[in-house]
Amino acid sequence: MTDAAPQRAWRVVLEHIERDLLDGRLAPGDRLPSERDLSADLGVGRSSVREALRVLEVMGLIRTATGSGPQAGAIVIATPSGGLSALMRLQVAAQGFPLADVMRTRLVLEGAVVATLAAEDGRDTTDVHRMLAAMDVTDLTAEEFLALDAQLHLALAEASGNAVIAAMMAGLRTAVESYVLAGSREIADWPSMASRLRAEHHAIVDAIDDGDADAARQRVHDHITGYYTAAGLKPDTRSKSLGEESW
Amino acid sequence: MTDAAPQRAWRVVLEHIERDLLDGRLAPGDRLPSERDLSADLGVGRSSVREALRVLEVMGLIRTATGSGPQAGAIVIATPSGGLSALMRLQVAAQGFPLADVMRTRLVLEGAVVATLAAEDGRDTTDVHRMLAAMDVTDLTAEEFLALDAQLHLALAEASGNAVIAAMMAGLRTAVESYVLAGSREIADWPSMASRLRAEHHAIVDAIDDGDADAARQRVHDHITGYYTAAGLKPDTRSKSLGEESW
DNA sequence: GGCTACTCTGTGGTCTGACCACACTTCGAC
DNA sequence: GTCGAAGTGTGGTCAGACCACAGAGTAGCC
Repeated sequence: MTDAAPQRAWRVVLEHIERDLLDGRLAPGDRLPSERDLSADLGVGRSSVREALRVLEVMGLIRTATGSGPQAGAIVIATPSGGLSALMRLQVAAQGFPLADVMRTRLVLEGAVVATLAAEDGRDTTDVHRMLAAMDVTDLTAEEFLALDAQLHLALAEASGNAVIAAMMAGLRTAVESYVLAGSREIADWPSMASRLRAEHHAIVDAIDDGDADAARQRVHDHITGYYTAAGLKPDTRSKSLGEESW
Repeated sequence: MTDAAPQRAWRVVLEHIERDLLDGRLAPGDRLPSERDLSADLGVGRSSVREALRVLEVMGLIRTATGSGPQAGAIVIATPSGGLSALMRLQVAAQGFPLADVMRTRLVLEGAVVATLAAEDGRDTTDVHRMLAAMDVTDLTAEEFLALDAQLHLALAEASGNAVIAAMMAGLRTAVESYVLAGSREIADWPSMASRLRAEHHAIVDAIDDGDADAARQRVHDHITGYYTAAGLKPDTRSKSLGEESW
């Protein structure tokens, strides 16, 4: 029943922590025992403990900080977007995820998001409208505009109230970030593209506010495919730049 | 431009490997340099290299093996499902992902999958039909049945040809595996439930084969919500069992 | 008495060196 | 030529040693 775990000392640590989470001994905001204590308690080396904690950190489950006091040490945070983003970006880089599949998945998820928002009343869309207003500023560079665009789409996902979809959307977006940016440089007349995207955003949000789920879904679909087509993004597109940070 | 990365020696390793992947210096099937070589080349300790490799391993990007020869060492594999499963399961355990959101996401993705399959001809659904036949065996335990059920739904996702969605489906499924299993024990008349699920599966696949996307989407939606309702799965449901393996 | 500055303690972050088990490679004995 | 033993390089793990950091405690000064 204990499920033989002969090798992989770090897995012992990982499974121990997972069990603590499932049994409620650990919850968001709690501090994990110190690395040295875990090492002693589980009978493994401290380096093995660190390998497990590193995995949890990258996956967005814990945050580590040096020093002393209540904010130091490893603290459970359960912030999925960062880990999901890292995983997606790496899988795209390693060709485990074709770029085209990432885009298609984005279409599916985003369509569901706006349809949900349109169909259900009472969703808080203040962030969405705030981003929308921020993008109405005219003299934005492509980078600035796309950064706001990412925030807008993420705000939509978060407004839908589904943490899983919101995290996935963030991850998908991060995974293709460098490609989207590279694609923007292929667009000759950026100002007109920006104004077109602006208009489409407003149309999407209007459909949501009107409660027209089908229109919202259709418009977001056209919006995304339209940009990808204009940016010349093909599945085999490559880029050298990195998303950086976020890790 | 090099993006100051003063601290976090393991991030240096991670970013170095990501860059190698993006630039094509590393591709699936390739072997990474040995830990000792990486350590020396990047000027970090071997333990830091190991932390980075551990992350990549859990995320399904590399596979490590001891010994010598072409199969030993760290090899790029880019198998996303394992890492995504681990991440989802941990996030659910840490309450980063409400169970209800996982289920809703599954509805969205699976609906898109069957709709795609129905709309497009030429998809290879032999695996789907094989699983369907395997489940027609009558005297299956709930565990056996649900294991096949998971494979069937995964086969559907894979048949749709979208690696991202397939991996997400696998991850979502793994995340709620223990809860689904626990829910099955709440069902008094399992045999009748099994036969109902069987019939629904056949109906879904029939709709796909008939090219009726709307019917397929509706049926898969009812199928999933039906089971969840019958199993009494609520967002706050808790369980102590683990999915084990699969890491 | 109250405030400042110093020391102390515990934390994660990192590196080094040392083993072990393993799988292949090589080379010698037969 | 064949077979087996020693050699080599790999990941897996542990132990110990520092460092930087942040807070707690304490001594000293005003």
